[in-house]
Amino acid sequence: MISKKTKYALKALTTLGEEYDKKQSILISDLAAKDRIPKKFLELILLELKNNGILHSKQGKGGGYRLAKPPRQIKLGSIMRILEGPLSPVPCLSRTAYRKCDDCEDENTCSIRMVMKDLHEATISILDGTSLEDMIERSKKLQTSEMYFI
Amino acid sequence: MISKKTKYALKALTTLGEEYDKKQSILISDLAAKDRIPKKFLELILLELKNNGILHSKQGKGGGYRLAKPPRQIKLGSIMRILEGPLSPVPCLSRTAYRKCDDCEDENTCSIRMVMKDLHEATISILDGTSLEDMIERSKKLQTSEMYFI
DNA sequence: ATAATCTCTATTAAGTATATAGGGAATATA
DNA sequence: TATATTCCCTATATACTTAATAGAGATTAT
Repeated sequence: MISKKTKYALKALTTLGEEYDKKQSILISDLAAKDRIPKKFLELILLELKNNGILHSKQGKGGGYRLAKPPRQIKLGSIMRILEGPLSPVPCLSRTAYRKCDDCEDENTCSIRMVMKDLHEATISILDGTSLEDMIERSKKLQTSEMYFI
Repeated sequence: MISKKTKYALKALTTLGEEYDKKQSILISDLAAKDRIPKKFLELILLELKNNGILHSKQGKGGGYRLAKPPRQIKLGSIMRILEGPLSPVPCLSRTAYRKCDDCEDENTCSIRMVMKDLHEATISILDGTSLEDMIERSKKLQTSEMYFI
């Protein structure tokens, strides 16, 4: 299960992505209000995303947050790595944060590792293959089709 | 990342799977010693797997644990659902433990849900598509090829 | 009757998740 | 340059989860 933190982040980033073309900053308070996220908690999340190159911010009057790059270039994989740690189910498979499993004798014949490798690769291909824009587009399409449906 | 609990379980189940054809029970102590798992902790894990139909046990002298069915019929998905909870990244996608997300307005247009659905389906297809036997076989093959290689 | 073995509940310690609090630093603008 | 606005940063609190240990109870073979 993904954490609330990640879910909050994805919601806020979606909102920021929808407004990206307007080239304006958005206030933490506004994001928190719109997406019903505890404001102080969201502050921490956005700060972390900023420190990892996903967001830009400006302080002072007229300040706020905006995406550091177009939504097309922000992959869900990078967001989740920042907020949830490595996507890998076992440390010995992670490329961004490799660690030997303390109990493992031989990585090359570890059967757990082999299955987890399949899972890991599937996960990576989906999460690094989907951008914020993809996510926003898919949702818009469904909203439109639901309009006609009702 | 998978928990130690799950990793311990997979190791013990692998050992039990390798011995399945001998139709003998194996002692918790032996499993713990062979796979270097804290014995008391392993007790709890095996008990849980037993209570969920994965293992059979017998008490008293000559007792121990064995698989409740052939390794071919035990899927990694069922093991992980027991030990880690639902495979679904969000509760609103789980078929075995569905729950509405507390913050969600409309499941049908939730963009987070849509991406997570892809991830969920990939996960299910790998974990429910791989049996204990598959895992054991793959590892054996690699061990053999490594013998020639060295 | 006894020893062997699993069963079950409780407890503990450390770590993680989900917040909240409050002062500090930067910026626009009057 | 004073002020209001807004993000920045560190600390703290609480609840929950993970990993492990403890010990008495129940079952079984001999």
